Amino acid sequence: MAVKRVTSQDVADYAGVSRTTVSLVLNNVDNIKISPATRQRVLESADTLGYIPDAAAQTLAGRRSRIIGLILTRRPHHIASDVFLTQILNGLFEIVHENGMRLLVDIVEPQHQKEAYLQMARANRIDGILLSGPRADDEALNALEEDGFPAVLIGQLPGANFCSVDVDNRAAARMAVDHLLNLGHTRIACITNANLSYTAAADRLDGYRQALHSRGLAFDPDLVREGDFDVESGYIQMHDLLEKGAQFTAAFVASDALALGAKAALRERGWRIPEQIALVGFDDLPYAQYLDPPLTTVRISAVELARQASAMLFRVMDGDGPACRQITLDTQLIVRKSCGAER
Amino acid sequence: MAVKRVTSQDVADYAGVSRTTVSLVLNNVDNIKISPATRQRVLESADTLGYIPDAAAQTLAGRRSRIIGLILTRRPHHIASDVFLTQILNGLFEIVHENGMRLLVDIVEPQHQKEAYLQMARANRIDGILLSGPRADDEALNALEEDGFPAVLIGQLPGANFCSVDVDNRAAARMAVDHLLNLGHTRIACITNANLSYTAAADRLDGYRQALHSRGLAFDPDLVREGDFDVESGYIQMHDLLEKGAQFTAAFVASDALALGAKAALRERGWRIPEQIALVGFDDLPYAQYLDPPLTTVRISAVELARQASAMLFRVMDGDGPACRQITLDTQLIVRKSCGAER
DNA sequence: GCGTGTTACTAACACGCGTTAGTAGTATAG
DNA sequence: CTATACTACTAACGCGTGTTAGTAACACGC
Repeated sequence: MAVKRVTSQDVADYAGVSRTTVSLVLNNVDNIKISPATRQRVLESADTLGYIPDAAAQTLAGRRSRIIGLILTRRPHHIASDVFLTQILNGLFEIVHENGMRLLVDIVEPQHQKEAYLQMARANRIDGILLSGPRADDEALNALEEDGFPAVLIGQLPGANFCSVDVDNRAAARMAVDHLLNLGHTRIACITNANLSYTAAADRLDGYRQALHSRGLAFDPDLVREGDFDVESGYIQMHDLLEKGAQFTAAFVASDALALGAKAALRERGWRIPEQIALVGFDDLPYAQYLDPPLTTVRISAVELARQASAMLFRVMDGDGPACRQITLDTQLIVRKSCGAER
Repeated sequence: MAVKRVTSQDVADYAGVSRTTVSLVLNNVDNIKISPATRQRVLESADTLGYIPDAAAQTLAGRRSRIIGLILTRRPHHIASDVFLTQILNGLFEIVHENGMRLLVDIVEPQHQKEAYLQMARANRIDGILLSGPRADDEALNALEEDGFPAVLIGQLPGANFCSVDVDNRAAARMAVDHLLNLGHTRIACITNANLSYTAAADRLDGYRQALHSRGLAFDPDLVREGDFDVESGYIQMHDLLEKGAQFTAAFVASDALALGAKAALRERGWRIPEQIALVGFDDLPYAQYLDPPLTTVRISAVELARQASAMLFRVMDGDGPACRQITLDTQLIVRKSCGAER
């Protein structure tokens, strides 16, 4: 059943050297001289014996696990249709693999975050942490900071001086709503992408508000709904807007996923897009351009976001570079048919 | 900076007992008696000192990492819009957390699979492995089996006697195509969900073929295209079908994601769904019902698939239950408007 | 008073590796 | 010919935990 484990001692015996030498050779420790002949012999021995170092032992002795943790702060069912997440994973794997690392993914309910990832950090299970969807009401983050544990936020948390990679959600939302305003719309509904304790959601809503304000338009709470990550919530909230008789000629839905649901609700009631209702989304998910009509949206390169975040994390872990920085990636309004600007 | 680590020795000293006692108390080892007073004292000491066991040391000493690996056999960019994956993750987290485990996610390119997850297994980095998207040309699986390493496939691999959880892709595809045949269609295009070395893709295509055959219809290669996981490939392949002048009145696209892309290609050419072309997808992704028109599709509960797979893996790891079993989950044809059956 | 149990613990080993300090042996300099 | 330096290694410690074998103290029956 369980095959006898091959240890570095076995390799050493087989090659007729000490275990130390085996370790030095296999880890390519420079500044220490090993004769080419010995080196060769060790490598061959390791190969023929099929030696694979024990991860736990390496971690214990070397004080690093070569694993980084990606922590998602959501309710589990919220990720079930989260294409943004898959894009993040895509970008992450690239950089993580380049650095010979592995990825531990975990999700923590907004309630009991403390134990969850703080434990992983303090147990040395991971060398660094990427936190997606930081929330203002998160307490464990402070503990992480006090520990001086390498962490990078995907998203932002004003106040805390964490390393973070993000887009300017506020400005991006303003840009999207400005576009609708420029097209002559004055009554614009808004469905947020999530609960407002998520900073991204709050910022996007604020961008919406600012855009209205800059044109002297009043913020009307009756035109605003709070979404909840998934397609269904987009459908539900748009349905509710229509049900309550809200009057609007355009809608800004702060996530493409929800925009897809909202679109379905509109169509169900017979509204034509963009002729009767103009629609703008957020994220530019891979399927946005294939919707009917193609969705006007704010492009965020989630893949790039992930690349930058992980690259930054590795810099923090190596201890070089400025200890903490905030990176803000560009966004871009992608005009397609759903807003009515393009014919 | 790096806080001084609190070890179990510290707890022992603080409580005035031996390190062994601390270990026995904290791990709730029964069949060994510890006086309530001592137990209490140890627990309090651990609490006040903020003791958190070192994961690597526990793994090394206890010979298990409490981590299971989810391995995806794809090219990284293929997961960028993979909603099926997020559903799997959703289901997985439930069961994995219930069992006090963690999840290491990794993706391996179809080429060099051997090193990738075989290493993780042999390095004892993970206690068990879930393999999504097994391929017929995978060699490392045999090695895993020889090692007797706990593994469960999400999907199937005929020949190998691995534990697996899957749907009957062949029958499900037959059901979908049968539905189109029953509606009177005789020329039905097919776009597979992926390269045919993925068993799921091959099986679904075979189901399509069987359905045609059972009605005495010939299999026409000109009506078939190979997809590649993402929305875009659905668009491209449907575009190609139309470009080449293929004649058909219905299409079976073996993945909702690709169906979304295919739908866009059809609309671009002015084809109306379902009036001129009937469309059936596969997977029943969360957004399928919100498309325009709502997509007729084969429902697979990815969440349930993941639950069953992980539950089975834990059973294998515990060594109880029948060593190896194949579980086949039910599928269901969800009839919506895109096939033209519903008005 | 002796053997047998039971209770409540502990000493000591094992897990497999990284790494530092040190040591023979040989080459080079003065 | 001795002192210094360099090469090519190795012995031994430490990482922090789980676990087995053992021990002192005490109770009990006869």
